[in-house]
Amino acid sequence: MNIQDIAREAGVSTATVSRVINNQSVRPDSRARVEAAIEKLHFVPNAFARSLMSKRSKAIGTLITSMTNSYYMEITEVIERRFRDQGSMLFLCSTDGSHQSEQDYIQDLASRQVDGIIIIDPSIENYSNGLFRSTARRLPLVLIHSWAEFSGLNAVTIDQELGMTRVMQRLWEDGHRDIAFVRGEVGHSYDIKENKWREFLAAKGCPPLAEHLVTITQGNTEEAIPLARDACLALLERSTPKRPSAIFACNDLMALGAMAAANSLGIRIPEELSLIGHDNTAMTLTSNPPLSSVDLKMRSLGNAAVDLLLHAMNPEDPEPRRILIEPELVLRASSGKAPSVL
Amino acid sequence: MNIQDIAREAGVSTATVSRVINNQSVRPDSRARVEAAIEKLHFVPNAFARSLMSKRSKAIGTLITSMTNSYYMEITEVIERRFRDQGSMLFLCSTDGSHQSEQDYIQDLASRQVDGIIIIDPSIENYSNGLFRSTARRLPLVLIHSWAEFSGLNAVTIDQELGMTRVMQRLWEDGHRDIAFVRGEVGHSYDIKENKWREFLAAKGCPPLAEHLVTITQGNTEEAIPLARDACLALLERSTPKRPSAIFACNDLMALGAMAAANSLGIRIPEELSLIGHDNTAMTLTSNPPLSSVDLKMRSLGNAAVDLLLHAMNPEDPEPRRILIEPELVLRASSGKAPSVL
DNA sequence: GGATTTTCTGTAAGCGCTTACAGTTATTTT
DNA sequence: AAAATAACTGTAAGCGCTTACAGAAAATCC
Repeated sequence: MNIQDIAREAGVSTATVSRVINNQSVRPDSRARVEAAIEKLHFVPNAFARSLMSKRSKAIGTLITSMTNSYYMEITEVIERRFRDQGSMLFLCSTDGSHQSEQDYIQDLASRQVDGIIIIDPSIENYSNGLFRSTARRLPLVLIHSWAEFSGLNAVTIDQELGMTRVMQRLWEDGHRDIAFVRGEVGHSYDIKENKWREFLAAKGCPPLAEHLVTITQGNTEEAIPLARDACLALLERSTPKRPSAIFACNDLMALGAMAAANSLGIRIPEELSLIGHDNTAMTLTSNPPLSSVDLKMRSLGNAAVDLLLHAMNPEDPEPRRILIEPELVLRASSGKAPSVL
Repeated sequence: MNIQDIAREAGVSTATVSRVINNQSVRPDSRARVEAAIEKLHFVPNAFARSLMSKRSKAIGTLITSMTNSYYMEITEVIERRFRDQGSMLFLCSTDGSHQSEQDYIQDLASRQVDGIIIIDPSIENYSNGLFRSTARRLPLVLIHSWAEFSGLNAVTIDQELGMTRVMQRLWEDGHRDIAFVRGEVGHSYDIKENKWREFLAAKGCPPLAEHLVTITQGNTEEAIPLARDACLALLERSTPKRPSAIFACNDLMALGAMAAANSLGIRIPEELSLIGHDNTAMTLTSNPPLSSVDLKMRSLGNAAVDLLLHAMNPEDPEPRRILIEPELVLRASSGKAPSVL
């Protein structure tokens, strides 16, 4: 069924039907007849044919590395809601952090003529090899990321270094010297944090012990909790060469894993061990004790990304912009002074 | 840029270019010239024009009520992955549980000619008013739901009554008589569970106290944790008429909220209070103590839904099928015998 | 009432691709 | 080498819609 069937049924031309569909000026009685025909035949206009002409698909794409990380989904939800209000729909693509599938998705989205793409946690490979830049030349693109060096693209940058610095400063001031670091295996944001961790301690003259670096295979999904728990059990059990007085984990999931490990070993938090997580998810409120964590301001981040994309969708070829988001350390009962200081 | 530009560049006709794109038989040297031209001009075929002819969009739609419920996203992730392997993309639509926006999304997806729709937790309104049925007549539709009465549509049904019965049986056998029930405000699956809770206790001759029904405004998002905590603080603090010896919460988020409340009041779990959640998320493993919970088998659920949709996408007009998923009660340290029995 | 302006409407040419069909070229066959 | 067969290629007609253009109808003006 198509516009012609409606035209025949209503006794008008296809052009008139099209005008009714697009709310253009049409004589009231023809409009009524057309609407009746549409109603009667349950006609739904074919979006492809429309987009073929209009060049606008009213669809945007969002790439994320995992759908089960609620922290990414918070951003995604903001994006979806804002675009729905504009009548646009969201293609959601989960890359698992593979830059190959990131590339495939971008290509596919381009062929589907999306009006824009937002990439959450993009791969550094595709930044270096110029894929993002060449994509941005053909369609509006916004990156949500946390790289230091960066140029020429629309981006919402989370200043993760700053967040990490705030964590380390706090721990240091509280007398902690042996600070363990828990991370997932792959991910640039893990690298950033790990570097800052090393740098900070090295600058203070106590470079971290190799044993205090804990890497688990899957940091992004809920699987991270048990994985981190087991890894931290190992870390805390062998107190050689020295048990850390604080653990920082790159997200709350892993931090909760660490907390579970400490709990099951009877290590008191925060008296014997301080714990700080990252992302400030709702779990931080309900763990026992509540977890200190770095808040990345996901909502404002999503909104900033949408603003940027809408801006980039303006025809007059706007300059790429960069918005910086400053994380904040939220202190709760899981962290405090080091035992040596008490 | 289009297929004609490529044809001109390669010195062939548009038909030949099309054949190259679609991997049909073409003389090797023409194929090479076309591929070179595509490469050189960075040509990406327009998916709209293709779909206009082929009638297949290689896109499917998934409606969910919230993106920040990791339990829905687990299903969604399975769906996305399976369809990606088929070269299809996912439109993800968040309805907030409003049947109006559910309706709007379905209409929009239909106009975008999606190859199929999966609805997670569909609204009962649109079931009753026949929207789902009339939609299913036009395109493949699968519902993931938990309704008892049901007919004529492809569906993966979670037998929530069964899960709830298992919870109640267990608690009853352990000597619990005063069992509180924590739910979110709107949602059919909440209603099902609440009914079963009432029925079960009434059948045993101890109908539940009105005070033991706790309803919080937002049960699906992470906000549920603090909300449930505050509500349960109120519940547990006033021990009039009688403090419950067990709390069941409709999902793990709310159960964790309840646990936080008990912890902060110094009520020991499970000695003084048994706690059972729902969904068996990874959080159950790391709460202190680990949380008993009902496992809904999300992965198998997602896979079943995809199987059904693929089945429905077969042209030979297949009969609608229904797959029943049986939840399982996973017991952990948060629940045990009632104090009166000890 | 006729001329002028305004508002509608229909015709037909695309949008970028696929594909039936017929025509061309290459490969076998005898 | 000519005939028969197979493999490829080009032409052109759509897919379902939008829209420029011109013609028709209605409204306004003098």
